[in-house]
Amino acid sequence: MLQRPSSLQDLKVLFRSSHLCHRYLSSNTYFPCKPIMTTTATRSTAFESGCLYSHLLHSCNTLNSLKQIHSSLSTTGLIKQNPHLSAQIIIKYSKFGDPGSARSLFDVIRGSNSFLWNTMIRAYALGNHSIETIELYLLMRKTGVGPNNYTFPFVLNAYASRSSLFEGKMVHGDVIRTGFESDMFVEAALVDMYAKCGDTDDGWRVFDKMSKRDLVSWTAMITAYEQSEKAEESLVLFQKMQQEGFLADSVAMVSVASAVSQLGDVRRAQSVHGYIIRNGFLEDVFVGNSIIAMYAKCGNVEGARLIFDLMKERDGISWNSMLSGYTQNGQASEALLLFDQMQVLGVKPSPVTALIVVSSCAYLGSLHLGKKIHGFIINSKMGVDITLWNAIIDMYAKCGDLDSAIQMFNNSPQGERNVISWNVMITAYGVHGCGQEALKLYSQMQEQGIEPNHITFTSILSACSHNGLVSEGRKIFEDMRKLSVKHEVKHYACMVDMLGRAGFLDEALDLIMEMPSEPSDEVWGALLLACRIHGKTELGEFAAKNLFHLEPDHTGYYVLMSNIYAASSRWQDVGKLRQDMKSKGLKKPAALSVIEFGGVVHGFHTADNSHPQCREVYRKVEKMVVEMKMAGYVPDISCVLHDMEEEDKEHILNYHSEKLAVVFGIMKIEHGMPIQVTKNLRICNDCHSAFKLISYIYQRKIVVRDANRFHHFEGGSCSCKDYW
DNA sequence: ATAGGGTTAG
Repeated sequence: MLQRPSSLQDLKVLFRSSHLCHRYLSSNTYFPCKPIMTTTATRSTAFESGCLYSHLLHSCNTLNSLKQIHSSLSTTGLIKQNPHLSAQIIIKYSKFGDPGSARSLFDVIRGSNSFLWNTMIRAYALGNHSIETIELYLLMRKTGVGPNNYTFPFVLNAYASRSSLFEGKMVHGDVIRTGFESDMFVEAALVDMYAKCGDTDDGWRVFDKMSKRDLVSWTAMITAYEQSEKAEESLVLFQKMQQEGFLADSVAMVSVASAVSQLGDVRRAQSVHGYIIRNGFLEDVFVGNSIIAMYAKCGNVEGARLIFDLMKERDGISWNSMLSGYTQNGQASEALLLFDQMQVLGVKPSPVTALIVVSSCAYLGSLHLGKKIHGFIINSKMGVDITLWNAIIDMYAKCGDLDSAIQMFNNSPQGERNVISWNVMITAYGVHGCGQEALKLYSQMQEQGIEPNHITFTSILSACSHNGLVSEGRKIFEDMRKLSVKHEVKHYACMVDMLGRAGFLDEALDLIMEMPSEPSDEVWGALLLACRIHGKTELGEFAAKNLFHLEPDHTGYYVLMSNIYAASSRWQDVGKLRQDMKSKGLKKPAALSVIEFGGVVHGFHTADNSHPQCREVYRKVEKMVVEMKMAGYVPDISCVLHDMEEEDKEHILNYHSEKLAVVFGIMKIEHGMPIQVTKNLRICNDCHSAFKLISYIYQRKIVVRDANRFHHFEGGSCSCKDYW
């Protein structure tokens, strides 16, 4: 039996130990329920008892014990007397994820005291239950309980999170009517609400009127501009804030770093980095993460990696930011290396991580790695949502494994398949030469009630384009009007590409002239490509003129035009274009073909001497050419767009990067396995006919992913049906 | 007694 403490002081000392609290309560000797309320010493005992419960609540750490304390308190009647205790319970319930119990208690004790209402609203806000927060606020108003400066920030937050501008403005009205419009907390919440609802102008009006601002209100406005992609304004405001004598904190720096990311300005990135170092904010994980993203978006991945390596503490976002930084900068293989390191260190990848890594594999076109990562995803039992699922379909398609893509598409989780899934699959069929299947999918999705969106139309139109389905494409372009999907520039580009490839150059040109907006470089580029295919020098010059005006530094267009000149032996014009490029410092991208073997990526340039086994490969090429010639192969020297002797032309054809890679594959990869090559440019005509023959003579499946599409060579023909 | 501003992927 415990001694009854003789004074309040003793009681408090005793209560410091939660362990004793429990015993004290359960002994039930000195605080029997009823006597408390009836003794003459009621007030002081009630107070003592309140202290006891308060301490108990403080140290309570399970939902069950909380419920016990709650019911014990209910019988004492204390719960109605002491709003402080009730508030503690309400908040605890919410922290344990049981806002329902909090609400039941609240409904029993609520009166006209704003404090309890605020507490309940806070409890909802704690668990991000914005609907309930809003409902309670409306009830509060209906009941006639006055909201105050503590109420509004919660309510505004709730509307902000739902982007409900109209309702948010109503609350703004309530703020003015109740006279809290000059409260700094309320004002900051208003700025933030307007920002999150996309109305920076009204946010600015509130901010501008503030008589006193602190760091939080400045940050709210800086973030508002940053989030609505007004990075310049955001940075100007940051400057002003400093002039007013405020030193930024880590929260402010995150927004500033994001603003710089949007601008992609390396010099400003460095100055932000400097500011952060000087003020020691790098300790903050949030700051580190946003600096990684900032450097990555400014094209300085090395800088990003430096920060990543220096960080004392990393969370999932740090890894994801670094991984996606590599991917954004075309360094997908670095991303995959980092992903390996992540596993070595035992860091658990999230579904977002998986999404980034899967898209890296798609970018690289590495089926080997893609399969490995898919296996990893399955084994890790992480939640695979439809976004990740779609990314995996896309990865298989881009890695040349159309069958796996189809299988994934057909098995997509029940009821979750969305418009993106269909778009991905339609694109996949399109680039793999299955135009009819793409069309079938396009009508199937509509039968199933999925509305095609603007991306669906780029997918299906480019599928028509790749497969020469002109009349179908024209019809679909018309369909868009019926389905009230706007014709965007990219759709025109697809149409011009489709018509142009098929030889309807006049119709393509007419379409360009009819465009409601200015034709983009993609549109003219599609026309230029068509001119290259069909040898239309003059029209090509016209397209090129527009292109050189729109994109003076785009190497690809110079190369295309110079190829057109070369095809008609206008070597002088070729020379002139080369001169132009040289004076602009533009270089023709070197052809590169890669093939995976033994877990290593082998790359070949044209007439490459750098590969350790190049001599062997060259010997094999020459031997194969002899065999192919016996089977009727005639080298297509029109593919050599240099002014040289015919014999040299034939010679150089043998050393095209894709031939070297494919022959390397034939030498190394066991018979029966497909040979998969990825080339950074379009496959050349001669290589294309050579591969058809090789697939027949040597009975090998060859898959080439070029800059535009896939070519599956098998039994003497290609999936593109020679239309590409 | 209770409150306002933050990073990645798409």
